[in-house]
Amino acid sequence: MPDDLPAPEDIYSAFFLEVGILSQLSRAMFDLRLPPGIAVAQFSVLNHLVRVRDGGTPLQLARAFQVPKTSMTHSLAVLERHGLIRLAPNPSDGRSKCAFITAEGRAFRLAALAALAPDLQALAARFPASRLAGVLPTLTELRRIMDAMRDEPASDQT
Amino acid sequence: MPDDLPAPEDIYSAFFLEVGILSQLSRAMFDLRLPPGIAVAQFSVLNHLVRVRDGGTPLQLARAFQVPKTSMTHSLAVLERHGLIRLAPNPSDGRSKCAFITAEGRAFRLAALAALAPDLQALAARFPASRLAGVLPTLTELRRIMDAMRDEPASDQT
DNA sequence: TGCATTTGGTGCGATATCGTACTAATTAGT
DNA sequence: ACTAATTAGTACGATATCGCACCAAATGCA
Repeated sequence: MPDDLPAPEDIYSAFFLEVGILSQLSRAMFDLRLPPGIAVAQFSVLNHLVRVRDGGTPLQLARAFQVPKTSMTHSLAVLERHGLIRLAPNPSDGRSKCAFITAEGRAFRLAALAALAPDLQALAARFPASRLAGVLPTLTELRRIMDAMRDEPASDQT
Repeated sequence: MPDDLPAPEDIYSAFFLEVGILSQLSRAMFDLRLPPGIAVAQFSVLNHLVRVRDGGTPLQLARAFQVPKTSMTHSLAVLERHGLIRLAPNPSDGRSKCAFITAEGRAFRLAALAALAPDLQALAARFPASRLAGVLPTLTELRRIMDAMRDEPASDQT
């Protein structure tokens, strides 16, 4: 008899494919509303500074978004160049810095959120957010597990 | 009384944040196993040619992955340079081309899948694929809706 | 204290992504 | 058939991503 149970690998492949495309689509949607010169990555950092924590170090931010620290250096440089954040020396570690959002940064974030809202509302009208709320815990849990696996010593046992 | 029901925008924001990070993490995981010179985007195209359809045009592929056609041009050029696909003129349209996977491409894909399998299995051991299977239809449906919204005439009504 | 190791951040180079503008081929309208 | 509008693909330039190598500061260790 044919096995019609998909292998775990196939489910994961399909899942990551959907996640990749959704990431692509949301990025494209956001990009369209953000002023040129500011990418989604940069906006996300700004958002993080307001919603999660202001004054964090570049490395903390890189870990929060799971990007290499060089990528975060670049994003922070762009934000600072636009006056949306301020980089101060870290009083407790001479090598490090702290990123603070500026008043301009806060205003920029609010304007960007306002520009984004109609898209999100249009989306919510077609696909209720409550259905997303149902899958969010699953995504978060998987993300945490993958986070943890990154730090493990690359176990190569099958 | 305080409203402790999160606004739809907040749910969508949180959802897209998780999707973005998961995309990042899966990309990083895949990249680590793919030989240098081949990125996830390129492997995905190869996979599509085997699993969905061989001989498609660059534009069809770009639409399948929701990336701009210039990005697909680049990916196809990389694959062709490595001999993993062959680009033939489209017999039914002189402007167009058809992308066919080569024997080398098929072998490459199998080898890459084999290299990836241990990671996916390690993941499945910590987070059963069946739980992902539960959220997959939701993701797919949202993706289809966002696909459709892209083609609409940018309705600006709130 | 003195030296080795680790850690935070950045410069640099290679590649990826993507918007604009362009060419060539097809299709539509007459 | 002829011309206008559309469409497939690409060249090019700007920016983003990220690995590697490096420096400086901090930490560990004797």
